[in-house]
Amino acid sequence: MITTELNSNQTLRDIPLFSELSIEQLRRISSFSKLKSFKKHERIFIEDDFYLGFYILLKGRVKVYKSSSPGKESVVHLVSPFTVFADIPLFEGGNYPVSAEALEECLTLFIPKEKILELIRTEMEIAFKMLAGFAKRLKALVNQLEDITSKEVPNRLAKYLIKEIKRARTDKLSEPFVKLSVPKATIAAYLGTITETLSRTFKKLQDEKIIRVKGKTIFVNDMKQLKDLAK
Amino acid sequence: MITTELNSNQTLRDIPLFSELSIEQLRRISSFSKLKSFKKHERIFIEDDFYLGFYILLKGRVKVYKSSSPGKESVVHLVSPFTVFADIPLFEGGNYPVSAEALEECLTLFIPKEKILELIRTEMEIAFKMLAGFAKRLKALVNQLEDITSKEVPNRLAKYLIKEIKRARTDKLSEPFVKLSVPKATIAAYLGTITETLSRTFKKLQDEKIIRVKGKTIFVNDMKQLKDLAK
DNA sequence: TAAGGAATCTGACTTAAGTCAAGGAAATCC
DNA sequence: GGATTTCCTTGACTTAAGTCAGATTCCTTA
Repeated sequence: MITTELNSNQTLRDIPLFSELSIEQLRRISSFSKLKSFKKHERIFIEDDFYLGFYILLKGRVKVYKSSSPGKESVVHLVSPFTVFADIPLFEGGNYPVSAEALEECLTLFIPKEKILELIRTEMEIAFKMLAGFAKRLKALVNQLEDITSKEVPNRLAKYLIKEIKRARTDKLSEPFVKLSVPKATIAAYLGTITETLSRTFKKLQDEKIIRVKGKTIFVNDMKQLKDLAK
Repeated sequence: MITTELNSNQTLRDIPLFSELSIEQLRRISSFSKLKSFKKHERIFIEDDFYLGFYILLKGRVKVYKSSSPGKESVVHLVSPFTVFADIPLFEGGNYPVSAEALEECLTLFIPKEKILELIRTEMEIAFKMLAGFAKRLKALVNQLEDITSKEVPNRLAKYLIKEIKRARTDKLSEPFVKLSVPKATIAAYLGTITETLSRTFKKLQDEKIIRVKGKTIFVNDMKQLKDLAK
């Protein structure tokens, strides 16, 4: 892991959490934040580590997970750029409740606990933004929970693919596609299943002519059917 | 549903969310809050209803759920007294994302959206309390998600029973017990399974001499084994 | 207290998805 | 650029838990 000073305020402006702040406030945040970059597979923090602060992902992909029995892990969150992670203990106290690992070369902004709490006290706007962020994630988690308990693997995979295709912004093309930026084992753990089952489900959807799988790239042949599966 | 005026500030002090406030602030909250009581099986709100505000449960038990296919519902939250529910849309916008139903005779405090938002703007302490509340629930949901994906029904049931026994404060007795305050069908939906499977699991734990089931009351014969199952 | 309905249980059966074991394809590293 | 590790796929098998149908038991409410 490499730590560097932050020198541009422009990046901070792109982060929804900070988008409403004045130049002066952004300077203040810059002054106590640190850029940290992580190599592929590098661990950012591990469950039960002493809590020092939270992160904002600037580049790359991060998996946030809990490891139950050794070898088995459930992926709680697949973090994309400009998203905050590990902010829960900020208000709850305690150590990191989950682990996080860089899935590829990653750049993050680290925000130390005490400094940001101080800032939040004076800056109502940030508190509201964080409340909104928490609310959004609570909603997402409730949905994920509902999906896992009430839907089967093909349905969950369909939903995941649609989300990824939206992110890739190819959803308006005649043949939408995504290059999966996450290993299939991780997708499986995120969908509450295992690699073998995921592999078979990809094949099933392909046999049904809904998608076409070419290595890590998935092409959608029949968006209507995929959407039906997802809902 | 019956609505009445709130006249005592004492109740408000018992609610963790408001515990730090001054008499003056509590008066203000009283002035715009309404006591609402609900009969058994009465619906408090339904998914997609226009969002008016949130509730604090004062007495009884409430289930918060999502209904996917008709008849099938996944229970997201089993609310106990002095807990806030339906506060997510306060900061996220949109309608109620879930439904809520009184499982027995219930008394709630209803807090209208606009008024409380106003108050939060002036009262930093409430914002922090809400952040802490959200953080706690996020943690709980992450745990629930992990349990459902990585553990089997007997393990989940064991965990649920231990939690309920703690709430009943009989956990220090030589034979801890709980009277289930929630129908078994609801417990099943909360644990991500169905009544038949739950029934068989109760029987299995009984055959293994871990618990003894007498109608709605569960006695624990072997707390050690139950705890082992739960972790 | 009898009757009706809801909640719960039980049995027989089916099925989605997990386990185990092995082979193949990619990516990564000297 | 070939070797080694990591990732992904496939097949045969097992199993936890779901489905369906029917039987009990437990509550109400008249």
